[in-house]
Amino acid sequence: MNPSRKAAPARKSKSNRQGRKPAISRQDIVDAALQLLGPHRSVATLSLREVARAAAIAPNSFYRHFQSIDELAVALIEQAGQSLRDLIWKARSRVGAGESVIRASVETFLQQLQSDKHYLHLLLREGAVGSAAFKQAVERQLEFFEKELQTDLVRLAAASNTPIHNAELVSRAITRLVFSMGTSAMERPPAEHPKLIDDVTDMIRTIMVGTETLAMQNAPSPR
Amino acid sequence: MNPSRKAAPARKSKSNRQGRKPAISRQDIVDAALQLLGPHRSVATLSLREVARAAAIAPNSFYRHFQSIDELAVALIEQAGQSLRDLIWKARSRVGAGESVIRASVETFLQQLQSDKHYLHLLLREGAVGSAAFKQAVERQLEFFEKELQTDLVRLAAASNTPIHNAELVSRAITRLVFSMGTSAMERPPAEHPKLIDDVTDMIRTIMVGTETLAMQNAPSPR
DNA sequence: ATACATAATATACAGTTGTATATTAATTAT
DNA sequence: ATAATTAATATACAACTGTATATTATGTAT
Repeated sequence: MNPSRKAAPARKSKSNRQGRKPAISRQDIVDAALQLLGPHRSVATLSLREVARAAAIAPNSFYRHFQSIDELAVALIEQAGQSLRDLIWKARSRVGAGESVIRASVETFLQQLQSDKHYLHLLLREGAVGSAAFKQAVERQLEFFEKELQTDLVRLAAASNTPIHNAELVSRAITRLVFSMGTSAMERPPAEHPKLIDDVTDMIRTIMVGTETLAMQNAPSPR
Repeated sequence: MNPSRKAAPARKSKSNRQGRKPAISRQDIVDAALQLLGPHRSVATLSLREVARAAAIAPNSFYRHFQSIDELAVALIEQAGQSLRDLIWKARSRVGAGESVIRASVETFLQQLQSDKHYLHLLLREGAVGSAAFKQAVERQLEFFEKELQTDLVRLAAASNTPIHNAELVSRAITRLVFSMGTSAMERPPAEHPKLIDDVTDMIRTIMVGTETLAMQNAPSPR
């Protein structure tokens, strides 16, 4: 399963173009909004006029690209989720033999807090405020993470011959945990991040040991 | 350790009162704000004027009781946290012999989603948006939950003679998990809540088994 | 060259917000 | 009764918001 960077479908792909050439793209607006956001600014506080200002367009021009601020917010979340999953995928695929996949993933994930792109802040913070559409978008991204983690867990379990009890729940628990701890980390000085990575890794290991133990109890055939 | 309902310190307790009698109390404003909130309305979207309107006072009168909207938000969070912890404490203390403390706690917690008081929504949703003071207030409430859970876990472990590996991390993990899953539950129809309670209970059990196994590995004296 | 279609802007408006200032009302101390 | 002190309101203002309408610019097809 590769990172699947499918380009977002163009808004209106009239092949027979006619009329004025767009001076600005949907993506340009997304980028402008992204610059406004950050550790101390949440999507919910973005105003249409402000984004338009940042993108150097007239307020009304915004409507040519998005129906509403909400549609922009969804686009932001989707881009953030996509980018982060790509990133983790790359990190995992280059993890060496002796190293821990868990630790590598957690590390690359939380390292993004320092990044100047604010994808992680975006995804962590906005969990549950905003319109229904927006909240669903966030939830959708979370589920993507969960699914990818699940296939990874199953693969790992098969490789190392350690069973797993209820892989779906386990991957969901881990994902939620990482996101929740990441949210806390956001508000703390970077000096505390290493300790936090240790903690999260330890939590995940506890879950892994638990699921393994439970699986062995339920199907104790030593084969 | 009892529920510790300490009354919030009065704003200005001039013993030598003089002047006009307050027509409205801090708490009245908190109550008015609470009515505005709910499953689909977050603290971040409250405006001073709106709250004043709901409390039937002039906008400026608000300042007599709170320095800013932010101070009100913090008060809201604190009241929500306090109430919920009281509630869980009561639920736990009346759990019978054969029943599961874990399950009872999770159940009473998530049942609050149906309550007409919106404490749980408040606490679940607002995790990471808002001012620094506000976010710290939320984090503080989370830590209260963690601490109470930790003492509970330690007590339970001693009683049932099952060891615990790193009780602090375990209680933190469980707390975060419950809150995160609760946030998701908020957006889903009540019909799915039982299944959700099962899931969360299962997750927690996995963690408990994990911590137990780890503890036994580290100190395998069979005494 | 002309018509047409599209993108972007200009102007405008009504609504809301936070807050500064001034005024009135109610209560207590003297 | 009068002064003092506090609570609450009234009025006002500048900033900002989303959006409706009209106009201008810029490209393509004929």
